[in-house]
Amino acid sequence: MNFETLPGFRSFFPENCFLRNYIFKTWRKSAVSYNFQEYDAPTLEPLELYKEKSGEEIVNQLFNFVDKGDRAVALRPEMTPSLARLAGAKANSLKRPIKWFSIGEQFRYERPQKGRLRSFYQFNVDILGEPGVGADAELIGCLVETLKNFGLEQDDFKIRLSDRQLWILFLKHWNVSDAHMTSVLSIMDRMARLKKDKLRSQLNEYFGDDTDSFINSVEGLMAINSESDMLSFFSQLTLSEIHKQLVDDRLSELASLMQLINSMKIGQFVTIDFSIVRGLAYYTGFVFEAFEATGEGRALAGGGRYDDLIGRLSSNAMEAVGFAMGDVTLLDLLESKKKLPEYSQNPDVMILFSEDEARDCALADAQFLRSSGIKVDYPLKRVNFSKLFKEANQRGVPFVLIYGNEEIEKGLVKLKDFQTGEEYLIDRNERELLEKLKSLL
RNA sequence: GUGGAUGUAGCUCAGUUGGUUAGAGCAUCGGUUUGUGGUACCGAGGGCCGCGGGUUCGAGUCCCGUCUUCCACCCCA
Repeated sequence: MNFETLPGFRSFFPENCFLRNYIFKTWRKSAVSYNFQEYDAPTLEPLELYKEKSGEEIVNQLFNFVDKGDRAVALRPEMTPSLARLAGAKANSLKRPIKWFSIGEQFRYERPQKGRLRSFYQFNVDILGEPGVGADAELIGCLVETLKNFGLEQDDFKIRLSDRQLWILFLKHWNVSDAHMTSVLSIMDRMARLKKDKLRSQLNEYFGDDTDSFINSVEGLMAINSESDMLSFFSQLTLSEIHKQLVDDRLSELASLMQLINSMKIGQFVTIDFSIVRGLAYYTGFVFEAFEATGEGRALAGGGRYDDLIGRLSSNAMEAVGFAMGDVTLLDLLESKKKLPEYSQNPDVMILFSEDEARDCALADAQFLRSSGIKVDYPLKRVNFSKLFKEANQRGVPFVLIYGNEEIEKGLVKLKDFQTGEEYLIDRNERELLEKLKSLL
């Protein structure tokens, strides 16, 4: 029999595991530097948890089955519902704001494609229980910091910032009813990807003869990239007094958010861009996505404010804002930008010894060096010296320790630096050996 | 779920109008007389030619199906 990895799943050979660990380490470091606390939740959850949030259709895209106790269960496709349950359960006793993050494997039953697999890892960062824009700014800051920690710079990525509430007010100006709001927003989210005639026919249902002028107006909105243009755009709209007030409130919220972002010195990474809508119905405020700077490829990360969701999934309502970043798109980007660290399976020191007494000395010293945190390796079977020299050289091992009969008789050990070719004779004494090595490594 | 392309050694690929035992480079392992360097030379292992059927005296090669991977839709929490 010949078994293959299931479609959309990955096997992690050591070099892949190394990269995965690098990504996890960098994610964790970034979140911890903002004092987010790490949590985790079960990989397998009740199917209902996801139906509740996303409706019946979601089941098509889940790994779900009935377990031996007749429970309908699903491998988690995302973290947010679990987070809502965890936080909701303890909401009254947790100190606000709640700053949590997690790193975990997620599963989606979809056709695999580049940048999109059936199993992937996701970094989720959320702030719960804080309604103010300070939380939104903190998350955008953490997102920028995370990408920077991967060695990405201003030329490499951009955060596009938009606002669902302004979008809704803009659509109200076009007399979109509350009942149609979600559907129209979802078309707006896909607008850049849709062909013009398809877009027009989809919008025609809602705008009729006004479709073309609506599209025109939307294109104007999506082209805006500064606060001042935003102000003049919305001042031209005809809105009721109440809606006008709401627009003003929202614009000043946006101004406060941008001010915080500038104070954090990350303004150069963030642009206002209303082509970001986010397909999900549950977003209630500012939304943002991180993209490769030229806009190519899938979003690296996405997030926003979802103040109503936790109340729907638990008995305690709580404001929330968060973002998620997947490992697949990130790996593709880091690889194309040559920002991935190099994998090496070399030890710091390779030990070479002859038989008997020399071997006893060598193994004893090896154990000591290992317990001191030095990566030590030696051949498990007898090999001749010239072979090992050759191998150490080919692999790029930086140091070789030689325990030959010549050295042992004199109570010495020879250390060879492969970079310089220099050799040192050292007294066979654990501490001296360690110090010499540490000074060279 | 729909449409298109793809598949030969661990990797990158050859393989003639269908014709003996399917090849190369890289990688791996061993050796070039047992204590010193990336080169060089010699050698070895490694293939259900994605899988299953069909046509044929004969299929890696032609036909059908299926799966994988990739691309475009769909979707994107």
